[in-house]
Amino acid sequence: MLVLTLPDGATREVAYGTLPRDVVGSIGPRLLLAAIAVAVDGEIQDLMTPLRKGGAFQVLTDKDPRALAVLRHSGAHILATAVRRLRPEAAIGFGPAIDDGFYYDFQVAKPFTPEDLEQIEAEMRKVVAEKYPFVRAEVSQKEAKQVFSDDPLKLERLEDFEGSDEIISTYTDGPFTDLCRGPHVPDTSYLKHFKLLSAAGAYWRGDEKRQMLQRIYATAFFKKEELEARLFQMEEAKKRDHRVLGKQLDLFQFFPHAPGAAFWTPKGTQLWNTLEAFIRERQREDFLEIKTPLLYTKKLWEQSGHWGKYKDNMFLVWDKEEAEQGSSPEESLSMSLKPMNCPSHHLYFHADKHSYRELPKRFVTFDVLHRNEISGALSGLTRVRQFSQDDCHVYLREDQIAGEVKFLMDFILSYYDTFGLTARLKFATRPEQRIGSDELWDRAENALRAALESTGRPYEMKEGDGAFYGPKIDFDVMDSIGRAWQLGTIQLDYNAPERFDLEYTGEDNAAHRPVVIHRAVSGSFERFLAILIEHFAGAFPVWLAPEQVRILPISDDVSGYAKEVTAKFRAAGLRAVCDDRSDTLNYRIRDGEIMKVPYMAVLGKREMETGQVAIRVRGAGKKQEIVSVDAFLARLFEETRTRALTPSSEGAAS
RNA sequence: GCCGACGUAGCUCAGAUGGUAGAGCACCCGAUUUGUAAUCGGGCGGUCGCGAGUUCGAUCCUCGCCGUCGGCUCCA
Repeated sequence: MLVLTLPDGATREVAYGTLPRDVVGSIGPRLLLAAIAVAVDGEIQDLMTPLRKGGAFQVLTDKDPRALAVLRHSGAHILATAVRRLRPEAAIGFGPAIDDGFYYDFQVAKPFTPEDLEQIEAEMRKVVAEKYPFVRAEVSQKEAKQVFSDDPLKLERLEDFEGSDEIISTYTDGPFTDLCRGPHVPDTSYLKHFKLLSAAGAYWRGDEKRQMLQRIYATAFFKKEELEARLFQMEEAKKRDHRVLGKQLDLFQFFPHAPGAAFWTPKGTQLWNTLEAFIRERQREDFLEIKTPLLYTKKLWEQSGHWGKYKDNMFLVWDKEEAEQGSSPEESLSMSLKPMNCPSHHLYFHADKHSYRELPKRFVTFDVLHRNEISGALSGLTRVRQFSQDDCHVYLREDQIAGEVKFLMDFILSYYDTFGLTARLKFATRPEQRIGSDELWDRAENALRAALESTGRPYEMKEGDGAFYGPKIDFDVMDSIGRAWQLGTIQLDYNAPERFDLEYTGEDNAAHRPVVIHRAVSGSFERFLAILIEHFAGAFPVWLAPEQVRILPISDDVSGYAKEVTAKFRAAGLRAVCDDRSDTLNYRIRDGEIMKVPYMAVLGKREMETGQVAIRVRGAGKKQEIVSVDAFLARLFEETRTRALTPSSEGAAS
């Protein structure tokens, strides 16, 4: 007998193997109608899987977020059911629920077209209407092989069970049977609000050496409004897309002549420079900025380990002299554009004798870096081949690690704070591909973790996700589309000091190895700007806005005055533009709103006489403020100086 | 890199079973001098991504290339 404890504290004894639906039904028939699945000691199972252990028994209805994953997983089966009806020859891969929906992978002769998706979606609605129960069966390995004898992908999956005592189960909804551990909703009619979203290729088992399957992505919800909200949100996200806004606001462009490398327009360059000036200012006190070469001989990369581990991602450069000395074409590619700044910094640190008193020593560099990303990975400003980092390397004594990590964390978090961004911390440990001994890794991981814990901030673990030279703390920031971007990073490195023979002279007058910390705040300027564009929906706070104020004379009579006012703002260091085009005021205001200029100042005869301006705040409509020119100037100046998050980007998103 | 979709004027997009293309906006000119999200009229503007093939004829069909976009385990 199994003992189940209900949420109200009551207990029930049921026989081993009882179906949850019988238990739920005995609690109440209405509850059975609302039940999607149950949780036993927090473990989700469906209503048709026999109970094998007792514990806290909870019924999940559509209000429970855990039930949504069950619905979506069933959605994947319904998708496969429909595809199998339309294309009986399709072999079926995996079809899990994912964070915001579900997908299913198929092996088909012809990839799916958008029209196919419509047809499949219509077929799914039929399957839903036919209301097939999900029937669970538990089978032996041999029986399973029988059932899936014509499906090579499932047979391969079955091999994983060889020698395992895991229960093999199948689920059948009408004509379709899938190898599946569940859980599932009771029948296909539960899938009411769903939409197929896209089709794309996906390697079988994520392995690029294996065949490519065709994946269909979809999403589903219990409530119609939730599905509609999701689709609306996807539309809104498109409008905020930095690639769309970058064009609309004239910030940057790409040319086929330089894939993965952006051209920054005058406005975009202004934005970039503002950001760079900001971080320079922040780093003025405690950091030393240096500029280093972009191109190096392979000797440096051999020393750093990049030549062995990272060569595929580097842009190699042909050396004429090497070729003339008879080296092969391959060997003559003996130089490389730098993909990272670290080796340059180490080289420079190594060049001088350092006292323990100088440490920690922090070098920062904003140079251009190149990484040869595969063409399919390129995407807007977020995945590029040429970019710049606010890259810092700290050289310090081992006893300074805790203090330095705290210093850097505070620095990074307060930086994000300026933009109204919040970050989550992740601690990443040694990856499979790495350099350095296990002892060194033990020391590095322990030291970094201790430093992280001493700050008392919450963090998540990312096992095996460290850099090839050391463990790291990553700072993930969420953007408006809900994507988490890894921006900042603090990486501990015991290997580089060895490879570059770095030393400092200790109090004891003997040579010691320093430790290196790699630190980036923005990740890359390109990607950070992309995130800022999406975060603010292009409606930048006044301190960041390429154009801070647009001054609009109502008629030619006052354009002279408007120009004077503009000059005054510019003399104060503000980015002001006078729009005295002969178009109507309405036209010019519309243009300013579309370009998301934070403030417009309208000048007419009244204002000229009183030395005032009529301010229009971005997104606030015709609600205007009449203030003196000097007061307005002081306000803009102050908002810029304090890097205020004003004016709000509310209402400027569309 | 791989799978798929896409590439028409500066931008957003129409278009023809293969007979060399259109709109709006932007831009230029003229009129209008405007009080808070598009004044009116006129004009300029395209080797229909690039290259080859099929054809009397290709922007449309075929092949190759370039680029952009969606994706390429959140494991039955």
